[in-house]
Amino acid sequence: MNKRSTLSDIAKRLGVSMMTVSRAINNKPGVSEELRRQIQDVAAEMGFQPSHAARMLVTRLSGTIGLVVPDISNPFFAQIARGVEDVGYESGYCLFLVNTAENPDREAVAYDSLWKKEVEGVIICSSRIRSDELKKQILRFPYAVVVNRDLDEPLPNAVAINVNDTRGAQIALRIFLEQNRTQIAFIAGPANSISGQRRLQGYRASLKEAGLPYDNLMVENCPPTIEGGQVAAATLLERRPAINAIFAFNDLTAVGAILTCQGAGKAVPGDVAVIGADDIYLTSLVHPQLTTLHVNSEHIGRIAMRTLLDNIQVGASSATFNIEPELIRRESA
Amino acid sequence: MNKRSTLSDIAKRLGVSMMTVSRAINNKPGVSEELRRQIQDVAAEMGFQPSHAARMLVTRLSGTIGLVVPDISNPFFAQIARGVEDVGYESGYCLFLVNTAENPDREAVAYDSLWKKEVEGVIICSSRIRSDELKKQILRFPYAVVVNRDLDEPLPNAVAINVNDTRGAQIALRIFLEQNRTQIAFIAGPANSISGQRRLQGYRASLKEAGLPYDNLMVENCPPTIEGGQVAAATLLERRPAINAIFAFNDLTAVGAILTCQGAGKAVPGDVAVIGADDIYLTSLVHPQLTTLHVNSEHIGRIAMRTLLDNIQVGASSATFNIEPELIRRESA
DNA sequence: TTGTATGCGTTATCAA
DNA sequence: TTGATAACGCATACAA
Repeated sequence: MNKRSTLSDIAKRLGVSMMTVSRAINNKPGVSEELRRQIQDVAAEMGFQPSHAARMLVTRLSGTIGLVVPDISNPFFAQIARGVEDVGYESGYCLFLVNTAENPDREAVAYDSLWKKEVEGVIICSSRIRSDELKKQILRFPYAVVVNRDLDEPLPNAVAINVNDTRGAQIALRIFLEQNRTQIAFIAGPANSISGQRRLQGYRASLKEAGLPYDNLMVENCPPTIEGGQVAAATLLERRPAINAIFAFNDLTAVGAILTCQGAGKAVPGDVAVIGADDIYLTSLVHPQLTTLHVNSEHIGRIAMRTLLDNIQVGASSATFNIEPELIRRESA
Repeated sequence: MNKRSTLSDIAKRLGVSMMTVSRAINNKPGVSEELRRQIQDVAAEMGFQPSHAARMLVTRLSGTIGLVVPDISNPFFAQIARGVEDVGYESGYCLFLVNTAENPDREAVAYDSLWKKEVEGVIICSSRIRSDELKKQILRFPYAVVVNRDLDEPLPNAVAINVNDTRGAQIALRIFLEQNRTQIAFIAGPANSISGQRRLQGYRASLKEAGLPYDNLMVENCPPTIEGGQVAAATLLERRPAINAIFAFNDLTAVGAILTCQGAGKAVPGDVAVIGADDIYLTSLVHPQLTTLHVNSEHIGRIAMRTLLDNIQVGASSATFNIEPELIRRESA
């Protein structure tokens, strides 16, 4: 491992003061052009890189931000991460990635770590902690962007990016109702997911509007994975064998539901129609191809990071972004 | 944003010295149990978190590591990231995530950023830079774990984790040859991918062993994405319409190849058999289900992080891990 | 067991 | 245009 050279190494070698070197390196005024060039040459030759720690200690700027996601192996969040990282790269920001594994305690620990690292901002996706707790956490940081989570009250340092999940659910249910499917189940994802709760609202609203009863046993929570969807669908079908439509929390659970239906000898969409959400890339590859609510997650990541950087660089704005999901009609409904 | 309290804040409040507080906080000997408890209570009450910058400046330990991947939105790397993060979390390490977007220049910039941040180690996946350049970069860091990349020479601070891609290619080709398919194309992925080059070796070796000629025009490079696979397969089929088997760089390109074949009216596996690599979760969901070479990427991530931490904590060992891919026979070949 | 002095590498402030 | 000095918050080394 290389030894790091310091400002004072360069200063000694050139017989000037540390401050002059510092000014030259940072392209600040107060150094003659000739000396500046000379200093920069020597710095480059010595492979000088300013000590992040020392600079951070005095400026309080870390050049880092934190990205908190439930599960980076879920393509929806991986694509968000991709968008965030791309924009961060352009601005020279580094990215701390934290997985919460859907675990509220672990999420709380994550905020501690990020705070200790003095990140300049955080992007929080699908937080699974209580509202009051989340608020407290957000206020610890200079700025925050909150994706897919309602804030009880506007916070001065937080921007929200929300997918209109309520509307999404209604769009999905309209499709089912047009097909005269009235036994509509809902795989609701994790109980503490706000997206799930919003979709439940839309689901209930659509049922009510159509004059259909709301049946508790037609709704089932589960982890947001293929396996979760399989189990949830099995439970639902056992409780209500007449189910002829399933709206799923996300595409992974939708795929799980399809697998369960097919395993139970039910044709999709013949016997049971299925609609997912997110439109991750696998949706067009499964059989039958998944009808789903499209959301461009990489785009969400880019918006989130750009907004965060804007706030960091020019100060707080509390814009709110609403992303409207778009129904992609494929084969499963 | 909260003001941060410091050791000296706590010290003043309790009328003790900073050092006593420091010792109490870090659970170091030299403080009476009673005082320690008292200090820790006050620290907790004040929400004290030690300044990362200050601590780093004196200890030279950042508590962070860097993960460099070509593309986090590729499930193979996302799952590696998941494994790395999980193990890092258990040990209190934070993770810098860097995407290189398959771009060698961007990769070089990434190493600069990570070095500046004084990461204690790096995990480098599928590096796309030249061997001599890679060596230079690795030696800048305290420790490195290199996934899927050959090192020309063993480096004192680097551990390699390699999937036996050469063998993988040979396993795949054996399947094709058993089916008397002799017009075997190879979608080779990015030209600078070592995995791709190793698979090419295996591909050539198997052809030679079977007494078949090697045909340059049956091999095509492409980006490691579904779209890349589609384009490459189209090119191959145009040049050599008699192709009846395709071995693909990874599952994404394999899916792309299947789509192209089907689009061209060729049945899979009837007319063209396809084998992929990695066994990402989508493989069992596509139609036909993909025959592929299974590798547990999350496991690779866990091994990589654990090895890195071992090296950081107890010092260098230069173990080398070889991961043998396992053929998962599904429908596409 | 507790405390004091010193330095990590940088930038801010003020002086020359 | 340059330089000297202090500070950032902590831990190491040594003293009491």
